[in-house]
Amino acid sequence: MLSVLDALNGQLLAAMERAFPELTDPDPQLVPASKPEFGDFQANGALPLAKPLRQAPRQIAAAIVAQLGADSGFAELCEPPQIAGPGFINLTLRPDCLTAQVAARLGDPRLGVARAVEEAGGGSPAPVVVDFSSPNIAKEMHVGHLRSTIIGDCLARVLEFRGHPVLRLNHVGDWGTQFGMLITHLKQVAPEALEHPDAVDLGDLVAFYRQAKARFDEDEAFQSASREEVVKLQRGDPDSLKAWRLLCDQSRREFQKIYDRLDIHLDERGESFYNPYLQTVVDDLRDAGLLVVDDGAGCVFLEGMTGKDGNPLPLIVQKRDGGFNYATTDLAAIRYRFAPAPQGDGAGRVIYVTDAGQASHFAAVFQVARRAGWIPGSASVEHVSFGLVQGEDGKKLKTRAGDTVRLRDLLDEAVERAEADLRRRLEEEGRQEDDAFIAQVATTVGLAAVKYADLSTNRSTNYQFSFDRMLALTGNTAPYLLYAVVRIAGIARKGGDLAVCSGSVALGSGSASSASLRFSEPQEWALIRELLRLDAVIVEVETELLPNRLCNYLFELSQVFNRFYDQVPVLRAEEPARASRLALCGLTADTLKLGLGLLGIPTLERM
RNA sequence: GGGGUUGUAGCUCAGCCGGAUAGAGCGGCGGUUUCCUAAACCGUAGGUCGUGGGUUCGAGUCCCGCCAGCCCCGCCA
Repeated sequence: MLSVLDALNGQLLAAMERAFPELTDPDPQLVPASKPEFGDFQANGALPLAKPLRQAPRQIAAAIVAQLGADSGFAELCEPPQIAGPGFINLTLRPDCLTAQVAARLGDPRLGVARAVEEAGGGSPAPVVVDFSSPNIAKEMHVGHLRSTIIGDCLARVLEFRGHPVLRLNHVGDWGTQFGMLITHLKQVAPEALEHPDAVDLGDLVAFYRQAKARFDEDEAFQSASREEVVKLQRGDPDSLKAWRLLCDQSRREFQKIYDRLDIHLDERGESFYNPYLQTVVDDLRDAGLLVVDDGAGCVFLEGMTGKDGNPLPLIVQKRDGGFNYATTDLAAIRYRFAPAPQGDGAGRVIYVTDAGQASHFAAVFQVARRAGWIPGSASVEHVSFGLVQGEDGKKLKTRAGDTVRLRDLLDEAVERAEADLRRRLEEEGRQEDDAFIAQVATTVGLAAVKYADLSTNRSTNYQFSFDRMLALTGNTAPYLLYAVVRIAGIARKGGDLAVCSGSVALGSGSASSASLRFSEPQEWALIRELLRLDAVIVEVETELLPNRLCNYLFELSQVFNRFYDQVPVLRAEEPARASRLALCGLTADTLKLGLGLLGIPTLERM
């Protein structure tokens, strides 16, 4: 309904200018109404004018409303405005306006959501880079990667739906000191792992990594051997490279299993990709006069970030031993992503989905990149940070043994619990279903629950992980939303003709069906108003990068639909109410499917 | 010590550019089923928005101080 909002905003602005020509920059402050009884929208713009105009705010509101009355375009959209409280102008859309909006969405596969490119007026849009997931080679994916993977995928889906070319980049940890450690250790204890594929599995690799790390922390000789090994690798020594490739392949296969389960697509472009650019990054920083050698290390001192003694903090880009670190890699990456093709991605927006603990690191990297001139003025770079996944004790999530939780185990448990729940319910209801059905429902519900639980809280705060809560059939959970879709599918089955209420049907050019739609019940209007919010919500997620706004919307839509379902008969209604209500059901199902799809959650016909 | 972040109902969380009487779910209590899946719906109780100031027509929201939790702070990512 953004187009209606735009139109109203323009009309209000014009009315304010006519009522008070002396105002230089009036703002209607048109926003969605804070409560349903206030109508659809409220304009708060009269209130702040009280002082400059030296008039009572209600009087100002009345003058604006009087001017609106002279606008025939406004009268087509809205009922006569109401002035309320200290001077709010409340607007309620006319029923025929709402009906026309519904009709326009019935034949539209995008459900009224415009493409950002069309809004911008064409031209080939710059890609958006979404950097997410980013597990480390030779380590298991654990619960810490869950949020980045799920949030990043959702944001990528929303941006893609809005028509942006999106680069989903998996910045895997496939480079750096840890490989020096691991290769040095394996050469001594398991050289076959560096020669033959499949000589060790990921579990072994993880154990070897732990041993290597322990030796690195204690044994100085091992430490320097590891450092030498890193240098060899970074120089491109063939034996080192071969060993490294084997290790990466081994890990990559395991990661892919997780991504396949979650239906998440990523282009791998690990840290190693930027190896050829590291030296030039440092050289260019030196040429730009930003590099300072301090205590043997190449540093850029940061503006506005000070340490213990009040001195500026450094960002170290070259270690004393001449090696590069993750800051160097991140700088090379940011430069490459913004650099015009073919030497770079030519991105207009780069989004990093990592935990909040890295906030100061990214602030530093962004600052240095900006000062080096690597971020175009028209482009934006954002750190989409998120909080910790905590256990129900409020501490960082761990297994009973105190280890970090492996992602595959976590997903397995969610599916197992969903299956146990389903079997219990089938038994209670005396329903007979085959194993294929049970497996499909349990998998969908279990994985949806994990994703939805993560996406539905505001990402900036820590969130408490609880299988019981996320799998609950009531409340703001995936099963509740999935059930709403199932209820509609049930109506379609009983009604026999899914086509009647499906948006995919040839209803002609939407406007043709507008005349046949008849709505009368308050629950119908409530559902319509909710359905029409979709485009605004998606644009908000695109801008704010907050998936929980979309979750919240889908939950509210489901609630409104369940009220409608409970109180308004559909199949038993007389025409034309029956067809109109079927159309609302179809639009609700399409909206839920689209929204859940953007969250990376598939829907079910029965559950 | 410096920086960041969080603090809202018993529990888990929303709260958009500062807008009307601070919202939801769970849990509690009380109801609703000849009817499209009751995995639902309706009603009800529950709040000093950590705390003290400030800014203004108006503050959960912005600014300052304090308290508490978590995270980061030179060669790991």
